[in-house]
Amino acid sequence: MDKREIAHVLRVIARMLEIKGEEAFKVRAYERAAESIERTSLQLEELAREGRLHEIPGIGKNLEPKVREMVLSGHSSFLEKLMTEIPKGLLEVMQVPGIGPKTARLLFDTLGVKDLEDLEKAVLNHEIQKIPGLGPRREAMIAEGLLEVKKYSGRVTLGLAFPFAEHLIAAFRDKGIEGQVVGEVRRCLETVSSIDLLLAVRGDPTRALLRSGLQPFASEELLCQAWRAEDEVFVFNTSLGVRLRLYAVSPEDFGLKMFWLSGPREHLEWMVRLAVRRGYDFNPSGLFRESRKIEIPQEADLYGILGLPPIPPEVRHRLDLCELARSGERISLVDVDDIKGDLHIHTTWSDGVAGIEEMVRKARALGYKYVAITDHATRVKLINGLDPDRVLAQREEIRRISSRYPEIAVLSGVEVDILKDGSLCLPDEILSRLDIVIASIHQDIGDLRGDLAERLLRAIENPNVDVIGHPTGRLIGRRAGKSAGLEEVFEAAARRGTLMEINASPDRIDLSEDMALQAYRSGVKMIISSDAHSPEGMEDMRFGVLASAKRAGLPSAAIVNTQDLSKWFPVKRASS
DNA sequence: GCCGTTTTCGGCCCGACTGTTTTCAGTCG
Repeated sequence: MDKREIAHVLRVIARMLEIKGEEAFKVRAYERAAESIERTSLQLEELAREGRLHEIPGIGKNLEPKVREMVLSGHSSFLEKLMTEIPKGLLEVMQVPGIGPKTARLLFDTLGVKDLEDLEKAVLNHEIQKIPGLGPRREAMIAEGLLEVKKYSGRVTLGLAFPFAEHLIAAFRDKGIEGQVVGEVRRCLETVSSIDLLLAVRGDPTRALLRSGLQPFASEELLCQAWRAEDEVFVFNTSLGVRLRLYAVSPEDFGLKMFWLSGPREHLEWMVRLAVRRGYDFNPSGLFRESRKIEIPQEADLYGILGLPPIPPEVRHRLDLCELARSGERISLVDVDDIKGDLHIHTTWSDGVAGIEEMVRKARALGYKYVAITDHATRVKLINGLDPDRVLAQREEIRRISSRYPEIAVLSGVEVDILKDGSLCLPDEILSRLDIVIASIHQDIGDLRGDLAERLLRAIENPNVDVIGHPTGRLIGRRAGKSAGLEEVFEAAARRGTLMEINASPDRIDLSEDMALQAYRSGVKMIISSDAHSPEGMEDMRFGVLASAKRAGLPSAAIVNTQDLSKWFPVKRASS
């Protein structure tokens, strides 16, 4: 297991311990260990072999052997033991808003609810409101939340799947096997139901995998179990909870297979129709001209033969764009390399884990020309939000640090909460002295009676507000977010020049692809930002670019932080 | 379960809100 998988497993264990009723600090310890492992730059395998894993903060004498087992053997017997006590499906049940560990346990003990399916039955039979301590309101809340959670059941976010796939491809390359990510991950869907990889292999794929020596592909027995002859693919269960599918093909047909495995279906059918019109016979076994098969080692070759530029996988579902490409029009799409700065990050001044300087260094390492420090100003006590005094103190600190990094502009900003009545939780006098103000809703999102659009409109009317952060407030697989009334919000934002954020945090992707397209069509300018709470978190930027903006077909001109700072930034208050 | 010590125990990130109660547990951010 690599770092991210181990972190994921530790978090799963934390949830299970919570359901078991273990004390909160113990649960917290597992979560901290997960964060710590994700963040460390140390080599886990080396540490594990030398018995030095305790050098990672948060790994003590109890966690050390558990983590060592994961690093060296690729599984966790502790997790396996927990799963015999706590059904894994309860973790999905706990995703439903209003169901925490206690209620999940209660539902399990009283109604035998083990998974979402059981929960749905209980809701339909109105059994939940009969449980002492719960009632009709709770049942209604669960019924509503269940719909959203069910939609994403069996899927994981791109934030988990993408690095997992990349890591495996790199590992195969190290062993001399070339491969590519295909399927949903390649198209950068915000959540995926499987991780699909294609390997270029001569001869017997089983032999090639065995020769690679990679875990868990080096066991003949496991490979035999994993082989699905009808689809010619190895299928493995991953620690992430979705299937890993390994396809293998000879190098001559690599491009062909890559195309067919990347999808989506509507694009494949569109290409077949085009090929037929151009006098070819095209099906998954090959592209044929007068019964002669044409070799397609690279996927781009296929597009070239059919007279097309290569169509990026992220927009293959957009047949309107495919048609434009066919007519010879150049399609310009925003991409990860276009991003010149991150305008939404957190530090230890609020709930981030790294200081200002560490975050600035990371921004510089990413090649950014500017970065904005935007810690929370909030009434949520758990988050150490900035009050007016600390806002100003931080601004001084940022100036001091900034002077040491002349190659990158460091902006002083804030992410200020939009309160229930649409007012902001910092006075205008303070906001007006900052370089950038992001206004976001964090509280009372679940409140059906609160009108989210009203609150956003009021925030947009405030001249100090530059950006609306994660506008719909959705959390993927948990909370749908509010899109009612957003047309009006977009119109107001376009009129006033207020920017809308595409929040790239993989649990949010907010604005989503559809919403970003709608915003673009309303004439709204957007920023894409990581909302990072750690240096590593800044790498999430790509998920916002790929899963939302690029899939929406947006050009880089629609995204303000693809431009130089001087081009758009009003420098309205820098001197105050 | 980790950590640091005024060093082997006690602290670790808190408080509002809600639906259920009739005084509070559970969830959320």
